[in-house]
Amino acid sequence: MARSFWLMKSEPDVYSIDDLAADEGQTTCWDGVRNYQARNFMRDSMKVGDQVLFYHSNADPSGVAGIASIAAQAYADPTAFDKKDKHYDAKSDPDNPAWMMVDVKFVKRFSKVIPLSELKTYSQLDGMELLRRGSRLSVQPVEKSHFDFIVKLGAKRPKS
DNA sequence: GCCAACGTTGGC
DNA sequence: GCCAACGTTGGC
Repeated sequence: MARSFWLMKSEPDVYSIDDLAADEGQTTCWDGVRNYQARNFMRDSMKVGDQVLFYHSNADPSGVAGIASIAAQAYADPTAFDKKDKHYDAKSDPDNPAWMMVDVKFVKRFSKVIPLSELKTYSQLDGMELLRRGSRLSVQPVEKSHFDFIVKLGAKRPKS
């Protein structure tokens, strides 16, 4: 199957693309997802090598901060089994895990975040899930044409 | 900090 | 199965 494209949201106050670039191996496990749609995308459709737009949410400004890739296919999210963890979920059984995560690897940081407000101005991005009114999905598929367009925008960013 | 939009839970 | 109440997300 061909490579797929995704967008994954993170609050930079919690975990930013700079944190990813600084982590050991420039790789992290994407734990804490507790939404079934988002989980299904990670569990059923993400493959090693898939490309990811790294999105900063609840930020100033919110927007696409760079590119990452999928480094490991979905496996059980251990934070669901940890009673002390914020994301603990009694419904997740280690023998039949309810929640899964993938590994995400740093690829590139845009010199400047592409703000959501700017993305909304491009007709080339019409229909993108991120731009749908009321869209909250933290892991979402992206069409190749939309992905390519945003990567080009990112490459053209002037240095801030 | 506000609040609209959405997902989940639980009573019935 | 309906739907009100509640909790969360995330832009602004």
